[in-house]
Amino acid sequence: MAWSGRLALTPPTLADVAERAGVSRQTVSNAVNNPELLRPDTLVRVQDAIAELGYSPNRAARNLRTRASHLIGLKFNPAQEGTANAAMDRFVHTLVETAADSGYHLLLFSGSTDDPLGGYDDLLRSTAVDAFIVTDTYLGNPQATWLTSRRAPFVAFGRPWDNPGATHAWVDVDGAAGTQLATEHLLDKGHTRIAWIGWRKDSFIGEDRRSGWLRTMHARDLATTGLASRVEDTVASGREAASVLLDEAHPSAFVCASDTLAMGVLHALGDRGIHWGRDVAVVGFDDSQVAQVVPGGLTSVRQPLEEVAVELVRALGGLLSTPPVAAPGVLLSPTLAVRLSSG
Amino acid sequence: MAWSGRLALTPPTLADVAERAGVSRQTVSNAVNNPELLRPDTLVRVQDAIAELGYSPNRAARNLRTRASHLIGLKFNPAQEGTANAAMDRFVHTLVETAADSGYHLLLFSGSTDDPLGGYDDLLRSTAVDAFIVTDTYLGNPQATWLTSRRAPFVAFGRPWDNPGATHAWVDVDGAAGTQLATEHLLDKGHTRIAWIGWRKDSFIGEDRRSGWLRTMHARDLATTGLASRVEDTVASGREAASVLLDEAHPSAFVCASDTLAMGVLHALGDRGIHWGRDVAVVGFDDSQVAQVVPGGLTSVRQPLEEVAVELVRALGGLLSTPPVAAPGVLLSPTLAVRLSSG
DNA sequence: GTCGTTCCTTGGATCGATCAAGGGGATCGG
DNA sequence: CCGATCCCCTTGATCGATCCAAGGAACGAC
Repeated sequence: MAWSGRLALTPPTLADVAERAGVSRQTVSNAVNNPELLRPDTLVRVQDAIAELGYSPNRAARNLRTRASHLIGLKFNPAQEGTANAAMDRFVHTLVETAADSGYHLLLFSGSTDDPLGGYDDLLRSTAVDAFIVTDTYLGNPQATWLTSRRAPFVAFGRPWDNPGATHAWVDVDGAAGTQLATEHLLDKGHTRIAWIGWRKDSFIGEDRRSGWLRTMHARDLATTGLASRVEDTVASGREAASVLLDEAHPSAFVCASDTLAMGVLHALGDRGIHWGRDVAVVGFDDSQVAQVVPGGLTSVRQPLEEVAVELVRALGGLLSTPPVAAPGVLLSPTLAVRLSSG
Repeated sequence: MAWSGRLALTPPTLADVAERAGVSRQTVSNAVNNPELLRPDTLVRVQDAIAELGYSPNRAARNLRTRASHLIGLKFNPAQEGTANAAMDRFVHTLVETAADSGYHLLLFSGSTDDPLGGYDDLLRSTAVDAFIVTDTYLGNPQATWLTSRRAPFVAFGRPWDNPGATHAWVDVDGAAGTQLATEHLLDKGHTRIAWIGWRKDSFIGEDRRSGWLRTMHARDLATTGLASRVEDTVASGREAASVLLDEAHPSAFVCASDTLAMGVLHALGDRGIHWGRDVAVVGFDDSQVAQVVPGGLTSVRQPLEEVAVELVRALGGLLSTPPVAAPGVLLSPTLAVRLSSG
C-alpha cells in the first residue's frame, strides 16, 4: 500500500523513486511522461517503485517548470435565485468529468457581479490557470475581446452575438431550433393560435428563441400579430402576460422562453380554471427540475448541456495542445422533453 | 496600464519588480508578504512598481516553496437529476466567494459514484490542494476517517452520524429543528392530525428530520401512529404515500422530508380534487426552486446554506493557520419559508 | 567616537520537477 | 581492432518565489 504508516507529511519525490528503482531522476520523469523512451524492463521496475512508494508528481514543481497549471478557470456567477440555472449543475458536472479525462481540473472563481472582467485578470497574471471557460455571455461578451488581447486561451459557452467576426472558439445551443421544435410539436397537436412569451428585446438569446417560433408560424402562414409578449423572466411576469394574451388573443397554446415564464402561464390558467394540458397547451424552455415535478409535467426544450461540456473541453484540448489547434464554433441542437402540459 | 502591448507571454517576475523599484528581490517579497517590515515610503515605491508592471506572484513557484496550493478540493458529486441539489448552487457560490476572501480558490473534482474515496487520494499525494470540503456524507462518512489517517485537513458538511466520537471539524443544519418549526407552524394553524412522509430508515438525515416532527407531536400529546410513511425520495413515491395516508389516516396536514416528496403530496391532493393550502396543508424541505414557483408557493424549510459555507471556510481557516486551530462542530438552525401551501 | 536600532541588501540554498546536453555500453561495418 | 551509430540513461542547469544568515548604511543616543 501507498506510504502507509509513517508520517504523511512529506510525500515521496521523484528522487526517492529514482533511488528505490536504482535509476536517475530523469528516467523516472520519463517513465511518467514518455514511457516509450524506456526499455520495457526498466519501465516496469520504475513503475513498481512508483506504486510501492505511492508516488504522484508534485504539481507545483511540475507547474513551475512547464509553465502550465492544468487548471481551467470557471467563473461561478452569482445565481439569481429563482432562475432556472439549476441546469448549471448538470453542465458543471459533465465539465468536471470530461476535463478530468484530459488531465485538467476546474478552478472556480467569482468576481463582482457588475464587472464582467472581474477575477480573470488575477488568475491570468499569477499563471494560476491555463485557460478559461466563459459562460456569462448573456449580453455581449467583453471578456472575449479582452482575453483575446491577453492571448489567454478560452472557450465560450455562447455565441459572439455582438461580434459575429470573432474568431475565438465557442459552443452554443441553437435556441431557435428549440422553439421551432416546440412550435411544430404544438402544430402537430392541432394548435394554430400559438402564443409566444419571451424576454425583453435586449437579450440576444431571447430574440434567438423568439425567432424559432416566429419562422415556424410564418412557414405555415399562421398569424403571429398580437400573439407575442416580451417581459421580465419571472413567474409573475409570465402570469400577467399570459393573462393579457388570453383575454385579447385567445391562444390555445403557449411557447415560452423559459420554464419560469411557463410556470407563470400555468398560474394564469389555474386562475381561470382552465385545465392546462387539456384545454390549453404550454411548453417551456430549459427542462428544469420544475418542469419535471410539476403535476403531469411541463413539456420543455432541453439543452444538451452534457454535449456542450464535452465540446467545450474538446475545443480547449485543441487550444492547449502544441501546436494549438483552432476550434471552430459549434452549434448544438436541443431536444424536446414532452410531458402532459402539451396534451 | 499593466504590461500592455508587448507579448503577454512572459509575465513580470519578482526580479523585474525589484529592478524597477530599485530594491532587492527580498524587499519586494517582503512588500507582498510582510509589508510591515518596510519603511512606508519604500513600500509605496515597491507597490507602484508592482502596479505598473502588473505583477502577480507566480503561483507555481510560491506553491512549490511554501508547500501550499491555496486550493480547496470540493468533490462535485454526480447529481441525481430531480433531486433538490439545485440548492448546491446557492451553497457553492457562497463557498467560492467566502473562500476567495481568505485567499483560497475551489478546485472541483469528481470520482466514481460508488467509491466514496475516489479522487481524494490523487489530489492529496500530488499536493494539489491544501484541504478538502467533504459534502457527500449522506450515509456515513468513510472519507473522514480516511482523511484523518492521511493527516489531510478537511471540514465536513454533515455531522459524523456513524461516528459520534469523531473529532474533525464539521458544520451541519439541524434538520429536526426544521421539521419542528414546520410542525409547530401547522399546529398554530389549528391542525392536529399532521402526517409525516420521509425517507427510508437507513438515512441518518431522514431520521433526524423525522424526529423533529415526532417530538413536537408528542410534546402536545398528539397521535402519530399510522401517520408516518417512509419511502424513496421521488415525486411518485410521495404521491403514493400521501394517497395511502389520506385514505387510512385522514390527516389535515403533511410535513415532508423534501420538496420532492411534498410535490408528490400536491399531486395526490390534486388527484382527489382537494384544494391544497385551503383544505389540506403541506410543508416541504429545502426551499428549492420548485417550492418557490409552484402556484401559490410551497411552504418549506430553508437551510441556511450561505451560513454553512461561511462556517466551513471559517473552520478551514483555523485548520490551515499556523498553528492549526481545531474547530468544533457547528450546528445551524434552518428557517421556515411560509407560502400558501400551508394556508 | 562608540554602540545600538532600523531598514534594506547580498548571496546563497531550497522546493521538486523538467529541459537540454552529454556519456557509457553494446552492436556493427570496415 | 577501431570508429561510427544507436539506444538508454545520466548530469547539471533551470523555472520563480521564499527562507536563511550575514552584512552594510543611516540615524540617534550616550
